[in-house]
Parts: sequence; structure tokens; C-alpha cells
Amino acid sequence: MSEAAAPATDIPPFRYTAALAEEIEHRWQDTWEREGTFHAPNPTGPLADPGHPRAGAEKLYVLDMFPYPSGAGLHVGHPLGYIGTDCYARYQRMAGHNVLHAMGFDAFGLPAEQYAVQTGTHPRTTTLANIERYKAQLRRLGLGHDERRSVTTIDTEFYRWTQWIFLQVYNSWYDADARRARPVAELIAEFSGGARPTPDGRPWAELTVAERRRVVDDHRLAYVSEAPVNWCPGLGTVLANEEVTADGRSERGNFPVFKRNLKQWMMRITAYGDRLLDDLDTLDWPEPIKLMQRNWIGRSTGAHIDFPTDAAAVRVFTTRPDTIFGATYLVLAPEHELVDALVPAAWPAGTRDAWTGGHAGPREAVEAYRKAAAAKTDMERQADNREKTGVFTGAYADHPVTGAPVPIFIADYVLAGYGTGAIMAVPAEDERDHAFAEVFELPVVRTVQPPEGFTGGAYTGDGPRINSAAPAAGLDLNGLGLADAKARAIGWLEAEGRGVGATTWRLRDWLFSRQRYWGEPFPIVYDETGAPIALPESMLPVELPEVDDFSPKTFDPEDAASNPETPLSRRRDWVEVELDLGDGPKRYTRETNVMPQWAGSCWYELRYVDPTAADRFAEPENEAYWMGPQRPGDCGGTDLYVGGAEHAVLHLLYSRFWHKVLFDLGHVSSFEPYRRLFNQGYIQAYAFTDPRGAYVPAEEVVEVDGRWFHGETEVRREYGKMGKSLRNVVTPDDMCAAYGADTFRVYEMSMGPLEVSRPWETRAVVGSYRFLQRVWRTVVDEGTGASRVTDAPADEATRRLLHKVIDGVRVDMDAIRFNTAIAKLIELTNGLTRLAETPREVAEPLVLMVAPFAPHIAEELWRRLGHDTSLTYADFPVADPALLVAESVTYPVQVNGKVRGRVEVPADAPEDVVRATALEAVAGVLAGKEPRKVIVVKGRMVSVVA
RNA sequence: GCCCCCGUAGCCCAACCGGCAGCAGGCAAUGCACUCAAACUGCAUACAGUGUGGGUUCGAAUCCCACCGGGGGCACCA
Repeated sequence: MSEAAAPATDIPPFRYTAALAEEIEHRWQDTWEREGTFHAPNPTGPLADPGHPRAGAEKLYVLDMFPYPSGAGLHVGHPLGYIGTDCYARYQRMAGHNVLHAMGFDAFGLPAEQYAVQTGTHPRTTTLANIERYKAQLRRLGLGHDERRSVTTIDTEFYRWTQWIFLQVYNSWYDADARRARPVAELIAEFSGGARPTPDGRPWAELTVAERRRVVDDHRLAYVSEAPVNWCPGLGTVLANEEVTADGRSERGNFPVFKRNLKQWMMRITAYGDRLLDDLDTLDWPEPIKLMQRNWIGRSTGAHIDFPTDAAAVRVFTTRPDTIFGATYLVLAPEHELVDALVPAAWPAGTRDAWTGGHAGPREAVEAYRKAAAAKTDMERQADNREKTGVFTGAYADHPVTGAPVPIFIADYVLAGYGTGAIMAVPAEDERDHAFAEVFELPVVRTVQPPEGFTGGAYTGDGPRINSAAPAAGLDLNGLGLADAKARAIGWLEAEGRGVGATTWRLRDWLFSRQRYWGEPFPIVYDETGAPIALPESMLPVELPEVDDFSPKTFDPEDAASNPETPLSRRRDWVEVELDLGDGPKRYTRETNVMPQWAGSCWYELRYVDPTAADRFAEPENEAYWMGPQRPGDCGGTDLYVGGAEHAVLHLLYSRFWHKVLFDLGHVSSFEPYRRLFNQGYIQAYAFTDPRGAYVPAEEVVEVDGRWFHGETEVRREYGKMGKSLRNVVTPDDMCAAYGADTFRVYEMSMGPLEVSRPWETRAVVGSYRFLQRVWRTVVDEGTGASRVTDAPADEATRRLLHKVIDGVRVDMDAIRFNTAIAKLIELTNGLTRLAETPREVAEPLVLMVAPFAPHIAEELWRRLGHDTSLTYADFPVADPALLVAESVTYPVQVNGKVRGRVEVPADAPEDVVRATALEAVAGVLAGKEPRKVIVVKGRMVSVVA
């Protein structure tokens, strides 16, 4: 690659080389910065600019998923999306929009902290250094960001508003009837006014202060709970469900994760389950991402059904109340709270041996099973190959419809945390229940008629109900289909008081506290009762204090019994604080957990809108302009959000949740943060291992006849990520040095559709380089530096090509198909290189159309074409429709599916003329036979069936 | 195991609502020009019938079914 940059004496003096590109690029980057070229005017406030060429124009908010600045810097894969949004934003600016495009940094969180621990420096120091490095790398690429709007989540002025939003969430409750969040002040008013009964029915005035606080706290959208959480000793912190992999390890660091009961902050995201699910329909997002969110939220509708027992009724959740007549046994999770009360002293008479697990009594059996289940890690449960295990509790329940005795089992295939932790097992219509029933020889009663010839075990499809009538109880489902049977069953249960229609969720409340240092402190203190108290807005921000030892306390990764210790708790002088919160100065204890990394990214797009606002996170007028709905029914939000699919659930779900809370409270005007989402693909790379399995530098490997060699050694090729340890990293800096930023940009945009992952191939970059050299040559004579542009009109063919390309490029740009747009520009350029001189009427539109992809060279050529202002706000070319219609059309003529001839007819020839001409052309093939059918596709082809 | 996405020249990719598969484009290859020679640059050439097998249709890369291969998600969620 370095040879491209090597100055050779016989290279024409005015050729577009890497050295010239670098000079041009630095010059224009300085110019843009000096002139504030990419500043987008706000409607109001310090960032307003009524004289701006796009002030008051139709807005367009283009957003990237902001980066987490790692110590390793960027490789060529990272900026793919950023370049894509920049090309789109530059195009839209030229097309008349007021475009907001900014770049900030997600800077709190585990990796920064871990990296800081490794290097022994403060996380802030390393984080800020990394940010500077990223900024320099990104600036070199010529990204047109409004740098005034750049924020980082660790800015005190940023996280004061993160804390402020936390307070909004904390001070709200979800009114299920109104389907929205409301301030807790309104809840208290309803309690005290008697409009809303207290949980135990006593009048509000009779509750003690502590009791009132507890009632209110139970409603808050942010609350402290003591519940089973994911404790990760290796990281020294708890983790959200979304951060734990399926095999029970931490997504970051791959440490074991254990379930522990710990006191933690939670956010009541489950209250928004319906809206998070239903509002997906309003979003212009890739379907797979919507599907992943739907699956994650996991709404199941069905019924809660009570099965009476001697102890208490067992409440089960089922999605199939229509199969209740097939419920031949119950299963509780081993941890279910009723188990101890249910288990009798001895096995009932006639208990089968297979049910007892070989134990003399049910108590031992249950105890042994519980112990075995608890000892199993999730890994082991998987390794068990789904062999169903369980044990009989010795207890029976009464079937709620028939009254028949139903044996109760415990088994670990029923999860404590989902539904009610208990199920009614219907082995005929559920595969898991069927597998269990086979092991324990339980009866299988079909209640849905399977289709003819069905030989499987459980039949989960639809069909008429059978064996589903109890005349004495007044319930008959026989003959009904799924939906009707469900409805009738639920109706009966509700009328008889045996159950109720119910919805459950896979989604759990969001665990919001972390036992780390490098995060936003909570704006929370505790009084002498131990109950949390929110600090008033006036005390924000709560600044993250300096500590001697910012590294968290981590433990033996396998030590499940260890307890988290927060770094902030070691600063006793910070933790113990005297404050006046309204009733005089008192001693309080600060919350020492910090917020999770996701907090800042939940709302950063709102701060870009108005980064200097001091009294609010953003002025409402600015928020409404950039984020507000654009038409009735529109959800609002950013007009384009580009990032990787790895955030399909975590970030995008949390962010939507916060945004909806802010919407409910009247702080934002859109009910979704990101109207349109686009997932860019990944740039992947080949890596090579030698026979010992060690990675060798990828750039030194050569291909010989489909085999790969490093020196004399044959090496094995693998395909995957780019990474230091894989020795296959190529950086944007390398590419800028060898070819210039414009070439790098064009290459990344032209190598395939933005949404598709593809392999990096350094040697192919030269194609984009040659393209820009040709563009350069259409305007500048390489030998003399003189202009090659003429004011003489273009010939007809060139002019038609130009307008065809303009039309195609516009369509491609709107659809984010940059690879095909660039191909058309190459086509146009190749058309021009054959000409002795370049007509200005073609050169200017070409330069303008190249500008979104290669902005520096375009600016330079624009200047050489005689313009003295940046082309950033020049009008993007518009095709002349008259030049798009061809004068004549060539129709291929098919006979029985094979092309047998071609006819050229005037473009406006009527169909019967086309038909007649076509038939004439293939008369020889038809040999006098009368065609059975002739199909004329206007503008396309003629198909004859002989 | 279930769900989603994708398979087009040696490689990355085009092909609009089913309508001539590539004078969409690029890399690599080959030849020629430039050069003392090479690199750079330019010009030219060749290369697949769309993963496999069925089906629908006048017509299928495109729609449907099955299978094969690659990538991703979920993993006993009742």
C-alpha cells in the first residue's frame, strides 16, 4: 500500500495522490471547523442562527450509536456506520434539510474501569485520553458533525440530567388505567383524598409516616427491592438479565453468575410491557430487531387458575385454559413457597415407586430434589439433555372443573420466576409436559382432536376440543376451536371464581444498580429508618467523588457466597452527609451504588438537541423541532439511527422505556426515541494461524493456488472479527496515509450495501483511489494543473447519461444504497474520461454528487470550478425528466421462453404496434403457426407462446 | 430443538412490482500502451446461468415447498 504514496519522479505533477489528498483533506477539515460549516441551527437559544442557510428548513435528525472509546482505538470496521450517516447527512443537507448530526461518547462503564485498573490510572484520565484519540481519528475522516453538540456521559453537566431523569422516574408511578406514568404527588393526593383505597383499606390518615412511604415506594417506577439478582463475584457487581448469557455467565468477562437475594435498585420497565410491544408497530425498524424485542418482552396471554388443596389453593398460569380438561397433574417450581405446606408426613397409600425418587417419605424426597436442583448450575441443566426430572410431593389438588384428584409434583422444568411458578400440566397438548408424563407414567388425556394420521406425542396445533365437558359443573368446550374454547373457559373460571384471565411477561424489571465506581451516582440518600429519599433537583448534580482506590472489590469468580462492596462506600466522609431536606439539617447516608452503563445512552440523543441548555435537559421548542412527531400519528424521534444489531434488546429497550416515561410526564413530545433504525453490517476480516495455532500477521500472508502461506509455512485461514490478538487489524489511519480519507470513505461505502457484513480487503481499496483520480482528471489536467473544463455544451449521449445518473443517485441516496450510487458515479466518470474536455454542465453535477462520499476532493474541485463557498449547502443536482425518457426502446422477443429476436420501436409506440413488429421479427421461428398467446410488457419485452 | 436473515463469475457485489443475468461498479487474472525496467496510470479481454431438487407461471435469481451450506437470535417462559 505504501507504494501508492511513494513520490516517484515520473508521476504527473498534478495527479491526485495520497500526499495531495492529505493536503486537501487537512485544509478543508480546518476550513470546516473554522467556519462552523456543520453547525445546525436550533429554533431558539444559543444555538439558534436565523441567518443560517438552513434555518427554519425541514429538519432531519441523523444519529449514530455513540461509541464507547476503548484504549485500542478504531479499526476500519468501526467507522463504517459513521461514514454512512455522514454521507446521508451531507446528501440531505444539499437536498435542503436542516440536518442535525453530532457525535458524543459513552464513557462510563465497566471496560473503562477495567482498563483503568489494568493501567493503574484513574478511569477519567484513560477515558478522556481515549476520547481524544477517537476524536482525532474521526476528524481525519472528514465527518461533518456539529462539534458544539458533542457530549460525553461523564460530563458533570451531562450526568446531572441523567440523575434528573432518574428522579423523574423515581418520582413517578404507573397508572395502569390511564396507561401512563404520573407523578407520585398525584398518587398521594388520590390516597389522601380517598379516591384510591390503601392496600390494607385503612384510611390514609391512619397510616404512619413510615407506612405511607412504604405504600408510595411500592408504586414508584424506580424502587429498591430485595430479590434474587444476578451476582457476579468475578466482576464484583450485579448484572441485569440482559447482561447474562444463556449459559449463566457474564456477557462481559465471561464470569459465572449466581442468583442471590440482594437489595438493589430496580426500574419498573414491566409496567411498560404493553406499550413497548405495541408501539413497535409505529417504528420503521428492521423486522428482525422488532422480532427480537417482541421475543424478549414475551407477552403471554392466558389465565390464572386456582387448584384447591388441603393447604392453600395452588395458582397456576397457563396460556391454554382451553385444555383444562387435559390437566392430569400440577408441577411447582422446587422453590415455590407452597411446597413446604403441601408436603404430607408420609407417602399416600398407593404412591408409585417411580414418583418417590426412592425416598422413604415425601419430605426427604422434596428436600433431596431441591438440593440437587440448587446445586446444578445452568450449564449442568443444559447438559442434562432436557431429561425431565422431578419428584411427587405426596399432595393432591382438586381439579377445578371436575373435582378429580390431581397429583402435585415439583420439577426444575418449571421456573420459579415466571408466571406463578406453578403450572397445570397438559401432556396431550404440551411437549414438555408430555416428556415429563412419560418419565413418571402420568395419564395423557387428549382434549384437542389431532389431524388424521397424527402420530406424535403432544399435539400443539388447533382442532376441535374433545373430552372437554363437565355437565355438572356447567362447562362444555367440546367441538370448539382454540379461540372460542379459551374464551369460554376463562368466562367460566371467572364466573365460578376459580380463575381469571391473565397476562404474564418474560420481561423482568430492570436491575439498575451496580457495585462499581465508574458510573453516575444516585441522587438518593437514606435517613435513619433506612428508607430512600430523593434529593431535590437543586442538589444536582451529585458529583462522583474521588476515591483512593477506585477499583471495585472483586472476588474469586466461583465464590457465590461473597457480598458486593461498593467502592463509594469506602469514602465514609462522602457517604455520611448532613443535609437540609426541608426539616432542618439532619444526618443522611448516601446511596453508594452507581447507575449501569446504559443510563447515559438512554437519553443522549435528547442532549444533542440542546447541549447548552442549563435549566432543562433541552428547551421544549428545540426538542419538539428535532424530535417531535412530523404528522398525525407519527411517533416522532430521530429520523435515522444507525448502529449494530448487538444493541437490539439492551440499549434500545431501555432507551425506549425512559423516553416513554419522559413522554408521559410531558418532558418530550415524541413517544419513541428512534423512528427509523438501520443496522449496519460488520466489516470482518481473515485471520491466519500457523500449525501451532498461533496467529501470524495477516498482511504478511500470501495466497498460492488457493492455499495460504506465511513465509514458507502453510497457514490456516479463519474468518471473523478484526482484533489485536488476531493480528489482522487495519486502521483508518493506515488507509488515510496510503490513499487519503476520501478514498477510504468511498471504498467503505462502495464495497456492498451498508447493512451487509463483508470481509475487509485492503488490496481492493485501490479501485476507489483510481475512481477519485479519474474524477480529479475530469477537472484538472494532471500534467499542467490547468482546468480541463469547457463551457461548451455536452453532447446528447453524455447529457442523457448525466441525467440518468442524477436520477438514479437520488433514488439510491434516499434508500441508503450507497454502493449502487457510487457505481453510477463511476459509470458517469468513465463516460467523461473518454472526452477531450469536460463540459461544465456535467463536471459540476458530478462534483456535487461525489461530495457526500468524498467531500474533501469535491470541495477542492468545486473551488477549482470557480466557486468560492463550500458546496455543503449547494443544491444537489436534479434530473431533467425530459432527458430520462428514451426515444426508442429495444424489446427482446421471447418465443416459448427463449429470446428469438429483438425489435426497436419508438418509446411511445402503442402496444399493438409493438406486438405487430415483434411478431414480424420472429415470423421465421413461428413458421406460419398462429401464436396461442402474445404478452406485451410495456417497456420491457414481448413474450410469444407458440 | 425453535425462530430470523443470507447463498449470483476466483472475490466483493448489480439486476425496481416475476420480464433480455452483468456496457451497474470494483478487486484479482490475462493482453496491450507508457517505461531502460518495474511500479503507478490508461486501454482492452475473458470468466457464472443464480447452493441442490421439485412446484407455480407465457416467463423465476426474484414467489411456494423440501433439502444443503453460512450467519444471527432464543434456549424448558407453560
